Order: sequence, then structure tokens, then C-alpha cells
Amino acid sequence: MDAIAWSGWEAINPRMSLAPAVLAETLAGGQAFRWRGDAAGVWTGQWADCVTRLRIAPDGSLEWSAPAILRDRVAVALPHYLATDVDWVALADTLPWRSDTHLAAAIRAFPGLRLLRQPFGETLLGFLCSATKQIAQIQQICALLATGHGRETVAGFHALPTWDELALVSEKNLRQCQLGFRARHIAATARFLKQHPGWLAETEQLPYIAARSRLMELPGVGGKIADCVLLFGAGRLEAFPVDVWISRTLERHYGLDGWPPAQLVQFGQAHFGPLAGLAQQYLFADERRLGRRPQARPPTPLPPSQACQPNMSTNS
DNA sequence: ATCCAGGTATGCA
DNA sequence: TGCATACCTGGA
Repeated sequence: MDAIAWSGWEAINPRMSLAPAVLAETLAGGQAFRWRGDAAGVWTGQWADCVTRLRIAPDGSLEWSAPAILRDRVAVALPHYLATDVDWVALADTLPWRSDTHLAAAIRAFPGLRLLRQPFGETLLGFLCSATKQIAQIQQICALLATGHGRETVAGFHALPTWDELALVSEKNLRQCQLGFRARHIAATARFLKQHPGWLAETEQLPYIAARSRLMELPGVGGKIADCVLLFGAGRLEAFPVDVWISRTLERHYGLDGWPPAQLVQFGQAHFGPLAGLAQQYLFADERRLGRRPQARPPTPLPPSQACQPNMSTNS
């Protein structure tokens, strides 16, 4: 297969510089599932009918390149996707880090972390695939959905299938994409959206609370997935997705042991304010950074006979 | 082998 | 309202 021709590298405008770890966290930390990094530090990703490469130049600035035939399209779409019009450092500075040392540490660890503005429907699809899956597996599922059921944008690159296209795929065929029980949710959602033209576009325009409730009418969409779709696919920065990582963080650093997810959402939005979703992204990144080492995970629970023993000496 | 993974819907007290 | 349990299946 012939390698496609790529446009020359161009600087992102306005110029932005980013540490490699922050770029990695932004593209492959779980907001999006269609970016791959290579050993040279070049990231290749896709959204809608766009294909793009990103890299950090020697001077630290972010550069992009696209298949030559898509160059003009990507030049228009990329600033919106990366939300380059937003000063993310300034936004993070408005978070209550001055009175929250843990948040402060998380922001310090990922300076310039940003939220992507992904296509709404595509974000819904990605997170319908995400239930109790690791990020690497979600990426794999999305890749299979694209190559199996999406249109080829340029040679060797397939877009994710649209919801119209998904409505033509049987649940059985969806299961071939390693979806497991999630295939049923996607098939049912595709049927629903086919019967309700405009439903998705209308939902995207609704205020946060109403949009969240509407999304939760879809099969397989609960509060967590609805918040992910709104945060990563609609720019609703007040959305506060509570997953196991955030639960762990709020438990460990905020003393909220045993709180149900809905209450943690309330806490997050009250404590972190109108940009709670941005705070969530920092806390999520930091929790993953610290929790990735296997030995750092909580020990398996002791059997009751031992678990009941008092443990007064924590540092012996 | 056995267990777990960026959840959700359902069935019971 | 609150709390278990099933739902699929590829990897560690």
C-alpha cells in the first residue's frame, strides 16, 4: 500500500507550547480514543472526516500536518477541535486551587491540559463503548468500528461510522468489534436516533441539565457517560463525570468515602464551580499518573477475621 | 485459571 | 432510596 502524501508541518496558531506528557494526556488520556503516538513523538488522530498528525517541535511549540488532500479542511477544523481560542492556563487559574492543595498539585503536574471539542455524535459512540473497559481496549473497539463500518477518508484511514451508518449494522456484527454487551446499547441507540431525526442536534443545543437528562434516555447512557459526552463533545465545562478514578480521588483526598456517584457529582460541581469538568480532568490525570503503578493500588480486602482486628500502628 | 476493566439497568428489601 | 447482580470478553 502506498504511503499517502502529508502536508508540511505548520505551527498551531496562536502558538502554543506543551510538554509531551500533557499532550499525551490530552489526546490519549481518555477524552478521545482515536489518537496513536509513535516512538518519535508524532501523534496521528482522526475525528469526523479529518486526519491529522501533531508533534512538538524542538522549540517546544505544537505543530500539525495532514494528508495533503485534506490540508485545507483540517486547517479550518483543527483550531475548533483543539479549542485553540481558549486560554486553558487562564481557565485553570480560576479553579479553586488556592484553597485546595490537591487540585493545585494536579494542575501543576499537567500545565496546559485542555478539553477537546469533539463531534457530539462521535463522542457519544466512543463513550457507549467505554463501560468497564480500559482505554486501550476502547481505542481498539473504535478502530474496529471504523475499519469495519466507517467510510475511508484517505487511503488507510477510516472515519468512525455515523449513527445513520450504524443503524444499518446488526447487533451481531457490532459484537464482532469486541463490544460485548455494549453492542446492544449501540444498536438500540442507533435505532432510536434513526426514528428521531434531529434528536442529537437538538440535545446538543439544550442547557446542561436538560441535555444531560435527555442523553440519559438513551439505552446504555447513565450519568457518567452523559457527562463525558457533554464535557468532551459539547464543551460543557460544568459537566463532572464521576468514574472509578474520580471516586477514588474524592475518597482519598476529600474524605468522601462511600458517597454514591450522584452525590459526588453534586459535590464536584459545588466545590469546583462552573468549570468543574476542567478540574475533573486534572484530578483524573493526576490519579491515573499516581495509580498506574500496580503496587500503588489498594490491597485486597482482608478476610473478616483479620479485617476486624484494630490496626493502630500505621507506620510500624 | 480467575479476576478485573473510565457503567448501566434491573430486581429486590 | 439504597444495595447487590447480570451483562460480554480481551488481557494481566
